[in-house]
Amino acid sequence: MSYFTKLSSPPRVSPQPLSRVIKSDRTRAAILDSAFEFIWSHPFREMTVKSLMNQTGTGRSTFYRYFSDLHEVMEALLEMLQGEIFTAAQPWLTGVGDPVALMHETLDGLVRVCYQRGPFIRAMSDAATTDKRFEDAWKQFLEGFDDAGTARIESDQEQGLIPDFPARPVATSLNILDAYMLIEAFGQRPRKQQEPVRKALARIWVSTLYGSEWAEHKTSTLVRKS
Amino acid sequence: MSYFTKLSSPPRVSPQPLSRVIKSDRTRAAILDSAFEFIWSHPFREMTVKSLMNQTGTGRSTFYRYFSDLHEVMEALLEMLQGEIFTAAQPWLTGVGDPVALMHETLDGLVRVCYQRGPFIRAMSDAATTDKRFEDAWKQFLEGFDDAGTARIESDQEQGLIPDFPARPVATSLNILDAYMLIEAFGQRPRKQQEPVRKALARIWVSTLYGSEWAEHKTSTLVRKS
DNA sequence: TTATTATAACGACATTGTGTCATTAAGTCA
DNA sequence: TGACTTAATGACACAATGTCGTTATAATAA
Repeated sequence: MSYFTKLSSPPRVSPQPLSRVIKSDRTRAAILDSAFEFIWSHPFREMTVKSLMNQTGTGRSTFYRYFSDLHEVMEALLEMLQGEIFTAAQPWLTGVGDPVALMHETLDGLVRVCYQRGPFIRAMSDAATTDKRFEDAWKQFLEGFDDAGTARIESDQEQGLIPDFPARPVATSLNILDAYMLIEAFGQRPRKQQEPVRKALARIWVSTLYGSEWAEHKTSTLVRKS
Repeated sequence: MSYFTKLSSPPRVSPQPLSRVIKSDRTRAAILDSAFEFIWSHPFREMTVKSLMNQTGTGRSTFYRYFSDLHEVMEALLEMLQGEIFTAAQPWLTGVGDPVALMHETLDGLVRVCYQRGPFIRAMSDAATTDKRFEDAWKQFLEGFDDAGTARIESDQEQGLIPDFPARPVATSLNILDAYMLIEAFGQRPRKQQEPVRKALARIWVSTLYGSEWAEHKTSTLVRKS
């Protein structure tokens, strides 16, 4: 409803046209709001320009003044989501201390965010199959996690916390596991329960990286220096 | 080219209309061939009824005598794929003997089939996002593996080979891992190398189910009775 | 407040794809 | 070959996209 409308006029640092361009910002925000709302209760495949503009009061063709197509709207929404998810994943990706505990912290965060934004993330993943440009954007989003995960694994390998194996394919696999399991579980109402999902993911990540002896625990005696 | 044309006239056991319905079978097969070929070199999103019928010689509207829409074609193709993949997965799902060895056998088979059919499987997964009916068919296909995997895990748990945890969410997770990792790696040319993918998947499956101490080996001393 | 001007919104149009239907053509079998 | 069943066709209605020239409405300066 108001998610984007609230932020409709970003702080303008520019010199002259101080509040000259305000109306357009509000319309743009209205379109994003409309898409946000639409996605909450419909699959992405049912989204049309008409369906979005019906909710904004303005005519359909006005849409094209702000976005070149529906996927460009999704791209704008993805940017919003990106920060939220990446933040949730931080503990294990960059944190210091017991890596098993960090792992649980990260998965807790991811499950929480994805539960809350489920249908939204689902829509992103769906939209990625129908447009080359957005497919690339989505892929790049996922690759960000591959890079960060690979770095963390390699760093832990240097410290002897994780056995020596090629880090990237495992990091990629585990990220794909997260992404699509979370989309599957929370992407459509009724959403599944959080607890079994969290536990399954934790078991797989911990067993694979730190050893199955820690799979039942939320902490370990492994410690990360530096 | 000839994948379906060859099989165009299935052995008819029926009494009277022996070769009465032949022409229609050939056209249907031509459409399936056309779709099969199309998918090999184009993303699913570019497939149109026109693009398929151009390759068959017959006019566009004839398509609707055989299929109600593009997704129904995909459904027919999915059935073909289904057997191939399920067969490849059999060793671990139903086999007897060292489960780690069986696991490797199954993953080898899956990687081989998915490498060969990559763009094809990718198209299935893409098509599942754009049509409710086909989405259900695809989901049911995946659920088949969830059921079989869950059964195998529970059975191994009873024998003490796998620790006691809720089997289904882990089975689901690991299947999602396979499906989307294989699609990601082999779904578009140039396809990635098979070896790193195979190894990453094996590491994750084995560590999670049978313990990370077996992750480096192709066999174990665990044995399955019965 | 009003005039000026930038720009947002509109509606009609061309285009592409879908799915239907009455009609025509072709194939199958006696 | 002729009868007649069934496949193929092309025109049509519909839905959605994206463009463009025109109109209406903001914001600003007098």
